[in-house]
Amino acid sequence: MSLGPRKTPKQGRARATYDSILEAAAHIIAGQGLAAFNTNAVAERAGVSIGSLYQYFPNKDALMAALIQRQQDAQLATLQAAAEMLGSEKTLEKVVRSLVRAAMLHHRDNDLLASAIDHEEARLPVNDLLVSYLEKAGVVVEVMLERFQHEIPDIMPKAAARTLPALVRSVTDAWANLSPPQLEKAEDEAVRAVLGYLRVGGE
Amino acid sequence: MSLGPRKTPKQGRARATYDSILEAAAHIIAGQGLAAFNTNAVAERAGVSIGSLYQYFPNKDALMAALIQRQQDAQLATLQAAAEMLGSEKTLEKVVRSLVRAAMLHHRDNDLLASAIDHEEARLPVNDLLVSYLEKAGVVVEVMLERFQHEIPDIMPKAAARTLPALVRSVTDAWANLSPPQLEKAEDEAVRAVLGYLRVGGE
DNA sequence: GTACGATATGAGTGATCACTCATATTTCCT
DNA sequence: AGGAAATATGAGTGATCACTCATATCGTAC
Repeated sequence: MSLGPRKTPKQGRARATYDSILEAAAHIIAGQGLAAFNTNAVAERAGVSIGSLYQYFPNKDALMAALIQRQQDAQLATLQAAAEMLGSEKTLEKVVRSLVRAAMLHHRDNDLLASAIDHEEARLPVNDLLVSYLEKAGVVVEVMLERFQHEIPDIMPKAAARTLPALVRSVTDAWANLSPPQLEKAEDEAVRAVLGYLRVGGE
Repeated sequence: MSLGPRKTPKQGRARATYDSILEAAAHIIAGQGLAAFNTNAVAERAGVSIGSLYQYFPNKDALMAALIQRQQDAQLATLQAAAEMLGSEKTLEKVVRSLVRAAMLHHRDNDLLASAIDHEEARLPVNDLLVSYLEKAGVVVEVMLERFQHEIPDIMPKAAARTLPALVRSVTDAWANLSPPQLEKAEDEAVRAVLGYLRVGGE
C-alpha cells in the first residue's frame, strides 16, 4: 500500500483543496483525538467532498503520512527560528530555558496531535521520514550547542541532539498531565533535566 | 459510561475466564497493536465467547481500563522487587544503571503494549488510577534515593520520582526506535540523563 | 436429584467508516 | 467557441465491529 500522493495538484484550486484537507485532518485530531479522525469527517470539515479527498490520498494512512511530514517540517522551521533568535544569548541556561518554554507552549496547543503522530509514526512505514527529520534537527541543535563547548566539554552534540527533544517532551508530559497541570514545575524540572544531562561529567 | 467491572466473578472458572480475557487483550495489543484490538478478536484468542467477555466488561473501554490497572500493578511489583535487589548496591551509578537496564528490557518486550496504554490513558477517565500509581511508585523511588542524599543533596525525591520514569522511557525510546536500534547507546544516554538530572547543582 | 443462581454461548443487529465510480463542473489551450 | 484535461461531487457498497439477548450448561446447596 503506497503512502505517496495519488495525484499531484496542478492548478491553484487543487493545491487549496489539498491543503484544506490536511488542515482539517490536523484540526480534528488536535481537537478530538485519533478516534474522531475519519475520512468522512475530514472531508466535511475541509468543505470538500469525500471523493476529492481520495483524489489526492490513495488511502487514510497516506493522509496521516502527509500530516506527519507536514508536522515535521513545521517543527523544524520552529527550531531553526529559535536557533537564530537565541544566537545572541550568552548563557547556556537561558538558551535551554527558552527552548523548553517554546516546547511547552507547543505542547499545550498540540497535545493530542503530537501524541497521535507519535503513535502513528510507530505503526506506519515512515522510518525514512523520521530519520531524515532527526538528522536535520540534530544539525541545528549541534550548532547551538557548539557555542557552549567550554561549558560542556564532554558532550557529543549528535547524541545530545537526539536525546534532548525526547527528554524535554517526556518531562513536560509527566508534569503537564496532572490535574491540575503543574506547568511551572514542569518547566523547572525540564530545565533541570536538560542542564543536568548536558553537564554531567563536566565541571 | 462506567468503566468498572460489570460482574465480579464468584466461581473459579469465572476468575479463569476473566483472566484469560485480559491476557488475550494484552497479547493482541503487544503483538499487533491497538488497531488489531477488537472485542471479537480478544474473545477468540481467549477461547471464550463474545458474550462471556461482555459478562465481565460493560464495554471495550472498561476492558482497556482493567488492562491499564493490571499493567500498573505489574510495573509496581517489578519496581519494588528491583528496589529490594538494589538495597545493597553501594554506588548511585550502579543503581541507576540497573534500573535503566530493567526498564529497557521491559520496553523491548512490551513496546506496543506500553505505548498503547500511554495513549489510552490520555483518552479514558482513569486519572485516579494514574495518580495513585504515581503516588506509590514515587514512594519507592523516594526510599531508594534517600540512601544517596549525600551525593545528591539538592534533589527533591518526590519530584524526582515523577520525573525519572518519564525520562528513562523517552531517552530509550529515542534510541531504540532507530533502524537498527542502538541499544547500548540508548542505555548510556539514559544513564547519563538520569545522573545528570540527579546531580545538577550538586557536587 | 432437584432447583436455582452463576456462568457460557454465538448468531444476529445496527452503526460506523474506508473507499469506488459514474457523472458533473471548472479551467486551460488554441 | 469548443474540446480536452483537470478537478469536484456524493450516493452507494461492502466490510468491520461493538454490543445484545434468548437460550443452554454448569456448580452448588439441600
